Amino acid sequence: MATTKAGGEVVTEKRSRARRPRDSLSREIIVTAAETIALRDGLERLTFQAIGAELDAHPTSLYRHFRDKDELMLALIDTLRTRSYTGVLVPTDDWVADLRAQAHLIHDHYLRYPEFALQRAVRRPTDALSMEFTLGALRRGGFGPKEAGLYARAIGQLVRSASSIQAAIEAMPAGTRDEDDLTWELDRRRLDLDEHPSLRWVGEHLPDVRDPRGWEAALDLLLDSIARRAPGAASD
Amino acid sequence: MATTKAGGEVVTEKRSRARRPRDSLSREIIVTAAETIALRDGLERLTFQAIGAELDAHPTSLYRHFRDKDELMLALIDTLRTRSYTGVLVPTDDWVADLRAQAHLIHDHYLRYPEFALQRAVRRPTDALSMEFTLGALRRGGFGPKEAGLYARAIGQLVRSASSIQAAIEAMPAGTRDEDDLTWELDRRRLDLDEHPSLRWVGEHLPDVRDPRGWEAALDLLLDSIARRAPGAASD
DNA sequence: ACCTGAACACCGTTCAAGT
DNA sequence: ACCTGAACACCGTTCAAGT
Repeated sequence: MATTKAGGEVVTEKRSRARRPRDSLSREIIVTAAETIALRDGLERLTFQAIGAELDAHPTSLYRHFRDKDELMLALIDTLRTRSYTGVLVPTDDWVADLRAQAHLIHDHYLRYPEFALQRAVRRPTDALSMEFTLGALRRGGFGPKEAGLYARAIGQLVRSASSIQAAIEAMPAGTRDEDDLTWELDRRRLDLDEHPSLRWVGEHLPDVRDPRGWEAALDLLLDSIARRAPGAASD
Repeated sequence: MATTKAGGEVVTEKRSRARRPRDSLSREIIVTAAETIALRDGLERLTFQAIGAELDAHPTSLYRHFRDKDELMLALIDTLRTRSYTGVLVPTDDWVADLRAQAHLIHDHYLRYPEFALQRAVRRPTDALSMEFTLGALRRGGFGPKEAGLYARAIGQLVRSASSIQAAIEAMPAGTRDEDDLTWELDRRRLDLDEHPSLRWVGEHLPDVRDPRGWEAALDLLLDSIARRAPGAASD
């Protein structure tokens, strides 16, 4: 309700039983409405009834365009990904920098839509585009297909999944997140006195799970190893 | 269901209207029942009514022992983790091997309970135990608190999250997984002919997302980098 | 052919009532 | 104090009926 619309479109808010015009629904229109709701109200509010309300349509009318909710979710994920990924990355003459840039792009995408982090989204069409870029960079690094394939998967594992975890924490309801923080703090204070010497030893130098330095360190370490193994790399 | 109470007292078999004895319920008993259901029927079948049926108790009686479902889920996750992690790892004189062993332990745990992979489970009590071990290994590697903290987080990011993704795929309903496989194959065949030269180039050398070699490669690369940076490591 | 309405089989959760 | 029963406010989904 009370949706602020950019543009001239006006939503007359009413309990209207007005029948929707024929053929006024489409996959694209539905996905757009789904995106609006997901970003405005959160993913757990994205229901067929909410989309119906947003479109002034009956919730069950969506079943003519999507087999079930899963199909709609995948369509939405693909839409967002395509928007974030296409045409942004261009190969340079520094293949390591390219890999790093791509990692950050994907990471940023997850953090922009953190609620989608826990959604299944592998083997989707956009995956092919990402993989093509990664493989291209490794190829320019001088690797053969075998190493390139392996390292591309290794990078993918780290980037996509580390981003997922971080985004998932971000997507948690603030209350739950703080509660976890508290639990952690309490436990840590208690454990320090017992037999957790290394936890005390590291003290404040252990970055928070939400601290991006953890993820950046992992990426650096991984890329360092790969760069070192590139054919023609300086042996030190 | 519809027991016809045609006059007088009814002795017909009834679906367990037997009242549960007082104090016969506890958090532990409930968590055990929850584990049974989760492992037998899958996580999506783990509902309060299912637990109630398993225990011959009324679904709402669980609310006396758990504030809500989230609290029950966390209790279950903690139980499984504690069982997998405690007392298994012992430090050796090879700190890199220790880190690798721990990574595999955590990875195995996720793959044993793949359905829990997508559940929030950071900053739980068992995290402190894992972190203590990781930090201990890095400390024996000669790192100071600052590097140890950073690298511990880096490893954690990779291990936990890569395992999550892999387990998540494993936890998908077989139908959905195969459907994704199909989509991927179709796209790949089509894309190969277009402008995805590197995907064609890598051919069959790109491991499947489910192939454990991707994750193992990532782990090796990360540990290599860390070992190389250890104070006193051979410069090549 | 497309959209609607009513209905079904579930959820988690609350709360007054039983014992 | 602990367990139960009924009820509430939701879900996704099916299907016959309207237009």
